[in-house]
Parts: sequence; structure tokens; C-alpha cells
Amino acid sequence: MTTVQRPTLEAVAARAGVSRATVSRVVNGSTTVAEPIREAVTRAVAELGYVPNLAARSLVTQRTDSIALVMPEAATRVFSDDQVFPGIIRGVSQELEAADKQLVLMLAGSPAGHHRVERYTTGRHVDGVLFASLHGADPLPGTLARLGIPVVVSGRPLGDGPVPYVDVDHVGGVTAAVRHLVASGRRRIATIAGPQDMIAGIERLTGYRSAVHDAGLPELVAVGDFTRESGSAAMHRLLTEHPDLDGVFAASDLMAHAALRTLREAGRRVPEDVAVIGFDDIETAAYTEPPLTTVRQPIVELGRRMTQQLLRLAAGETIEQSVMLPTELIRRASA
Amino acid sequence: MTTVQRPTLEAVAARAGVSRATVSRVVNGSTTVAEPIREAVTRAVAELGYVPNLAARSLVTQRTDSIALVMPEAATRVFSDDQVFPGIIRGVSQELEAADKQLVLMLAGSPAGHHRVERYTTGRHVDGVLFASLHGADPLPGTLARLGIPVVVSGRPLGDGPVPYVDVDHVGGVTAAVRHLVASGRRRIATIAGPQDMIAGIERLTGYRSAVHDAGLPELVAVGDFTRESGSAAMHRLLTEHPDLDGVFAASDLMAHAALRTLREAGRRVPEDVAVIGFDDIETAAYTEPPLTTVRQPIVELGRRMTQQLLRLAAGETIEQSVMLPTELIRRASA
DNA sequence: GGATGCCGAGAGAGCGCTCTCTTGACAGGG
DNA sequence: CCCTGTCAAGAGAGCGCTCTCTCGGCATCC
Repeated sequence: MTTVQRPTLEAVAARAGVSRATVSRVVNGSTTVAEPIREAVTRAVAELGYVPNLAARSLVTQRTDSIALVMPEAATRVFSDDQVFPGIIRGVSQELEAADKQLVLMLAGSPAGHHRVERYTTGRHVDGVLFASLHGADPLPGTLARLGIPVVVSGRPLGDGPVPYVDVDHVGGVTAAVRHLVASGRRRIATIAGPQDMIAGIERLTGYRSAVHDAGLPELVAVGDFTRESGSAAMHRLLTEHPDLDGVFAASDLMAHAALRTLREAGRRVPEDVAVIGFDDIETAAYTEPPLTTVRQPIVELGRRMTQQLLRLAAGETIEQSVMLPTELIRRASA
Repeated sequence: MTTVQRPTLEAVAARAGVSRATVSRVVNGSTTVAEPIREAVTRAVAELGYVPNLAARSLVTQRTDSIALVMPEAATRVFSDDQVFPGIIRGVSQELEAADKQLVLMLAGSPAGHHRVERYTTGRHVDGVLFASLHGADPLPGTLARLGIPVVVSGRPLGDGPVPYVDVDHVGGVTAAVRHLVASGRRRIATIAGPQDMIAGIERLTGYRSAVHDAGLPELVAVGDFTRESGSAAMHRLLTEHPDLDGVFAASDLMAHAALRTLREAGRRVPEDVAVIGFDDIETAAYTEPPLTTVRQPIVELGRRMTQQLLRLAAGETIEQSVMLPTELIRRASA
């Protein structure tokens, strides 16, 4: 491998006829450099193709200019076609690009993976850590916060400490969905809930419960895990237990999609016999049969806001403990 | 921010009563350390919660133990629900985890983003660079290769230099698809092609052309860009220009999905009137109406193999210039 | 018994950068 | 005319680590 020798500050300094310190000043945009000297340095930098060595810089500044985005690698979620994680990645990436920082992506699936994440983040190899959709009560965000390492999580954390978070208005979205069903005359409204170890699953079920309660309707609940498979199974169960149901709110579009098929296979027409509403508004939702009415959540915006909060934290500013993003009911043909 | 003082090698050495060098040896797994000393050091490391400072290590080793994964941020691709990019990320991540290296994700959408990637990668801030699905003839991979920086791209590069790549057998997959259509008696087989500035789009069209040619059938072509929207438009065009078509091969499942709907809206039954085959085998393919027959490509494996190749390259080994992964026809109801 | 070899552990240089401190040049005031 | 203040640029000390080189101790061999 032809590893070309990279020019150092020293080399640039020699070429420009100044000291290392001056080159550093120019490179880092200090204002106390006379114009002719700045120009000479700039020219030398360009001629030599100088690029600062980030390791050396980090060593002295104690900053790394990179942040970690930690995602649970539950294959079914991250890599099924629900677009939550790609959306978050995009939002995060956009904000980081604007701040000229790097994104270190860590998938923490296995216990070993989680340990790796813990080691890496507590080792201060990044300037801050973003967590996407925690399962259960992960103590790591709290630990990091206590160590003084900037952390922001998506979704109100189930764990102990006060960790700043950004979340979408699950309850508001679900309420709008259930009200829409009620308004169209549905009286036996079931829900296919999400996993109850994730805040999104919990809140969407809570929202459903209070909404049907407010309407004086019964609770018909089957729990899934956001995936299509679990959605099919849950829909089957609901049909068996409550054959007279006339409305379904599914806590994810994937589950709603599966429910659509299960209903069709069971001979129910959507929306005539049973109205269906999902949650997420993934791209597929507009292409299901019939097109899916669903609650849209601003996923890219979620990633952006998380990142903004983190960067503020890393800059030493104090930030609000929580940020809530609005959701919106998108009406299509299924309800 | 309470920035706790991290223990250094020096501190561990003092506590264990040995020299810095010995601690370094233990931490890096050298064998030339006597057992009692090794134990003492290990204990001191644990007690102090010592974690090596990677910046300092990088500074002297000239390695960063991280690699960059560059993706074009064409929103429609990366973040629609085709699962190509998430799949690649997962494969890459798995291999890197095994090698204990970090993943730096860079989305290179805008020209500014591309410049940032160029600067970052040529600046040797990572030990190697992976490119996912290049558009057009990007000169960057070739440049990096020439600089002696390990590079592996997905899909045969359209550009100049000889850059190692990993790709799937597009032509084989398409050939199987077309043959399947022919075998079921279809004689007017159209294709909705992918973008012709991407190797996947080009090869799938080439495969279609030679396959229909071999069967003595005419070419009926409309070009899309892999998205559902383009798929609808292309299907409309095909129906207008060739109302007698009885088979469609779409170069992506997303386009096939849209074609399914367009055909239905046009009153054509699938597969009775028109058989449809897609490419990718995304999760949604099993849930379309009717379920989509498609060509599966091993996306996670693609990510893994790219990474394996890159790590070999970075380790100074010589690797084969190209690796080809098999595709497989998945028969469902649409053809 | 003394010279030789080997192996384990310490000393110390330096990776490339930032940043404080010092120096030097010049202007202005007493 | 000298002293002080101001500001730009240089000198130099590390940041925390790895790695070569050296040294010391012990076993081996003649």
C-alpha cells in the first residue's frame, strides 16, 4: 500500500515561512492574523493539500467532533420497511452536516453489542450520544448523563434518570384516529397495540384506552410488536374474540397493513365492514389495498430536533428536558 | 458540565506499580508479560475504569479503527421503503462489530456533502471507505484507491480506475425472471427499467434485453428511477404504447408495486391478463395484491462482503477485483 | 566460574496538533 | 526621549499513547 506522507502543520509553516502556531491560527479561523500572512498560509495549505490530523487535534482539544447514534438492532424494526430508522438517520445526518460533525452509527442488538456501545460512549470517544427508540429501561442514557456526557433520546425514557428527550405526540395522534372512527359511526373499535416495553407502544395503547373510554366504548386489545407478522396474528385473535368489531386502530402501519390482508382473507370489506387506521405514514401506506388512513409522525424532524438538542447540550447550553412534535391524521380510503 | 478526569495509562501504571509501557502491553494483548504483572495491571484497569484514549492511539499508530460508509442521499432511494440501504448498513455493521471497528456514516447528497466526504476520506480520518450504489461515474473511489486508501464499492463502478467491488448477479436474476414469464406463455413482455446512470439500472435492462432477444420476443421498454411514482408513470406509458402486453419485469419492487396498482386501475387482472415480476424482494413484496413474484438479492450479505473485502485490503492483503453474489427468483402470485 | 544468550520490563522519544506565554515591533503619551 | 500599552507572531509545553531501544536478571553452556 502506497501510503503517501501527509503534510503536517510544520510543513505548511515552513513553506509559508511562518510558525506552526500561525498556521494553526489561520486553519482555525483566528482573526488576529495579518492579511498578507493569512494569504501566504492559505496558499501553502492549498499547494500542499494539507488536511488537519483529527486525532492530534482531538488529543489536545478533548473534542472529537463526532457523535454516536445508537439504535437497537432488532432486525424486524430497523430493517423491515418501516421507515423510522432511516428517517431518523437522515434527520440526524442533516443537522450534523450543518455542524460539520461526523455520525458514528452503532447498532446495539446483542448484549455484546450493548456492552460495546457502553464502552465506546463512556470512553468519551464521541462528543455526545443519541439513542433511538429504547427497549425497556436501558440504564445507559442515565449513566452517560451522570458522567456529564451529552445525551438525547427519542421517546420519553422508561429508565431512571432525567434524560432529555424528543418525542412525537402519540396520544394526540391516537386520539384523532379513534375520534375519526367514532365520528364515522364505529362502535366496536379494537386496537392492535405495539410492544409494551417501548414507550411508543405504551403511549399509543394508553391513548387508545382513554379515547375509547371517553367515547363510552369498550376496549378491545391485542398486542403485537409493530411487525407485519405480529399484526396478522393480532388481527386473527381480535376477529376470533370480537367478531363484531367494526374498527381497528393499529399502532404501526406495518401491523395495519397485515390487518388489511387478514381482514380481506376473513371476508371483511375495508372500510365498509371494518375501518382501519395505522400509525407512522410509511410510504407503503398510500399503496395498500385500500390505501391506509394513518397517523403521520414527523420522523426526519425527530432526528433533526434530537441532534439540535444534543449539539446545544454539547455546547454547554441548557436545554428543555423534553420536546414534543405534532402528529397528523392522514385520511385515505381505509377509514 | 461535570467533565470527570479520565484515568490515563500513567495512572494505571502508577496504581499497578509498573511502567506505562507494560500497561500498554497488557491492554494491547502482548504475550511477553509475566502472569502476576498482567493480573495486577488488569485489576488496576478495572478499578480505575480505564479506557484507552483513541485519539492518542491513532496519533501514533496511524490507524483510526473506523471506516466510512458513503451513501448517496437521494431521498427517494435511501429513505423510501426499499430496504437496500438499511440492509447494507446492517451487513456492514455486523462485520465491523466482529472486527471491533466503528462505522462512520456519510450521506453524500448535495455537492457540498460530496465535497465533505471527499475531504474527510482523503484526509485519512478513516482506515477505509465503502461506497453504496454510486450514481454516474463518481471519480472519488478511484482517487482514494490511487492515494492508497482502501476502497470497496457496491456494484461495478462506472468510473475510470480499477476499484474493487462487490455486486449481485443482476443479469442472472433478470434472465430467470424473463424465462419464467416466457415459460408461462407470455409473449409481449415489457420492462420498467431503472435509472440508466446506476449500474443496477443498466445491468437489469441489459439482462432484460438479451433475455427477450434470446426468446425471440420484442423489447418493450419504459425507464423509471426505482421509485413507485416513476413506476406508475412508466406503467401508464407501456399500457398506452403496448396495450397488448402480457408480462412486465420491473427493475425494482417499488416500481412493480406501483405497476400492480396501475394495472388494476386499468382493469387488467394480475396475473391472468398481465404477469408482473419485480426485483429486490423487499418485505412489502409478500404483502402486495397479489403477492409479488420477484428476484431476491442478498443485500445484507452484500454489505458483509464489502466490509470483509475492505478489511482485508486495509490489512494489506490483496483481494480479488470483484465478487459476485447470486440472486434468486421468488415465486409468488403475480407471475 | 565466567561468558553468553534470552527474555521480560522500563526509559524515552515522538505522533501532529493547540494554546498559553513570551517576545518583539510599533504607536502614543508624559 | 523614554516608557508603557497594544497587538501580532513565535516558542515550547504538553495531550495520551505506542514502540524501539536499552537494561537487568536469570538460565545455560563451555
